[in-house]
Amino acid sequence: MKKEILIPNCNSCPNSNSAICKLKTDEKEKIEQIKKGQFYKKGQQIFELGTNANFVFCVYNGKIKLTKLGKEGKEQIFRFSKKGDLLGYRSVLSNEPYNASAVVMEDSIICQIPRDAFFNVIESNYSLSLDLIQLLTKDLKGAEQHLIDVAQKTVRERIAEALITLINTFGFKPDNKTLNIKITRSEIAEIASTTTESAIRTLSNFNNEGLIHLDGKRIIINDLIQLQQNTNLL
Amino acid sequence: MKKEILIPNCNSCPNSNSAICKLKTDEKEKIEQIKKGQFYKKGQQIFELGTNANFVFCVYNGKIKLTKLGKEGKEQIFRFSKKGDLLGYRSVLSNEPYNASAVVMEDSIICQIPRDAFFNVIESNYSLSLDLIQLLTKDLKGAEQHLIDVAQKTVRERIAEALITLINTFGFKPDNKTLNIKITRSEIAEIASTTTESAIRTLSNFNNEGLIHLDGKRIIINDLIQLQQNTNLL
DNA sequence: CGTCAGCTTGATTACTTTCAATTGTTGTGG
DNA sequence: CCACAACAATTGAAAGTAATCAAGCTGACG
Repeated sequence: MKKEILIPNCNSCPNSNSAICKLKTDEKEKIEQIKKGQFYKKGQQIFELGTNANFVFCVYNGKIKLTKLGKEGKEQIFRFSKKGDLLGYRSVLSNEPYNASAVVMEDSIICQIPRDAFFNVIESNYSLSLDLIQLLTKDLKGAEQHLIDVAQKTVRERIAEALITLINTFGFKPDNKTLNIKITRSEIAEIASTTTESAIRTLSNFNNEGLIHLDGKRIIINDLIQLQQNTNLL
Repeated sequence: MKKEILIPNCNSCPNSNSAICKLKTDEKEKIEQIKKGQFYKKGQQIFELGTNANFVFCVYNGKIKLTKLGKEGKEQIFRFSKKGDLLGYRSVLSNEPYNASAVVMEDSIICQIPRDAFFNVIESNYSLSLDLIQLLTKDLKGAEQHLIDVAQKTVRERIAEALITLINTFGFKPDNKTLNIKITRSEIAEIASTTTESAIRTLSNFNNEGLIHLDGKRIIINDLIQLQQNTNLL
């Protein structure tokens, strides 16, 4: 209960990038009245693949991975969410169960918006539905590119690309070179669709070649340019 | 010019599945006034990746593949369109260049709807934008599933899956067992993200095992159940 | 009926996974 | 605070899968 008090009101939310943030004051007020903020600990699940999509989630802060199980229980990470992102809206919009599981990578605070309230706002707001369409097209484009990458690139290229994705999503720590996300080797493997061992070997190569520096779980990017060249962008 | 006369008016179009078809009569009339039908020969390109998205296309009839070039000019087929499908709406909606190339696999008749007219109808029609959102979410779901498939399945599983996709998309000829699409081995390889040789070898295995029967370009499905089991669905 | 594109097969090579064994790290309860 | 348990990272060796390379075949079409 006390945790919820930490969440600012939508109208004074410091995030500005989410589709919700762009709403008019009175529409935000509608959502404000009914939304609930919640604290999630690292490793906690926000929602699970296959369950009913009753809420849209708006990330106040934190880091989230979206995963799906493949064959033999092998996980695949296919997207991340962070501060200001909207989560689960796709399933809510299409009236289907959640299509993935969302798991918190670092402690997060996330607001839940009940599906009805969400629809309510869409119905009266043409520009929100356009915004959502934009989000969807962006995700779709990303997914298709990712598909081609996995299909045609080597493990080395995919690991380089996973690192670039992490940089683009979570950025650096204040030192401007340490990746600002705590992530395991096997999670990196799950982004690049390879095995943990191959991920380790490849990272180790990058390390030996001086492109990155590995210090336990900390990943320091020494040579972003070289790294990008290794992704073999089209 | 004469070709265009072949295209029925939107209000009497026999297709019923497209988002356009579901519009009200007067909205269809608006589109009818401005749309243009065109005939495309096998192999012809409807639009090309990277060019301006000025039209939404509505497939009156025919079969289309959506492709993207990967590294070293290797093509990847990532979706098909057929009778009644909408094409290119995603790029139009998000105001971006086409994100893929669309190529006609068998002679087709396709209507072009100028982008402004399309937006015009969306703006006045909340339910169309919801329909489009549904389409997008469906495509996105498909793309994500495809990603996991490519990432985690063997070539054999992927080829089986490609066949299933072809069946689901284009169905059978009247004999109820011959695949109703003319497709090359290398195109099948491009669906399954593998090489032509591997595709051939795998098809040949299925043939020897009696799951399918290859007769030149004709692909006859003998044992759909077995084939489905070979896809190793999750 | 010749040509060109598509199809097929075999042999070799390269890349990645798998398996196994070991070391390192972290969080927890006594 | 230590010790232990559980999890994470690392490395080497072997096995497997699929890509590549090379060559010959087949069939459709002008």
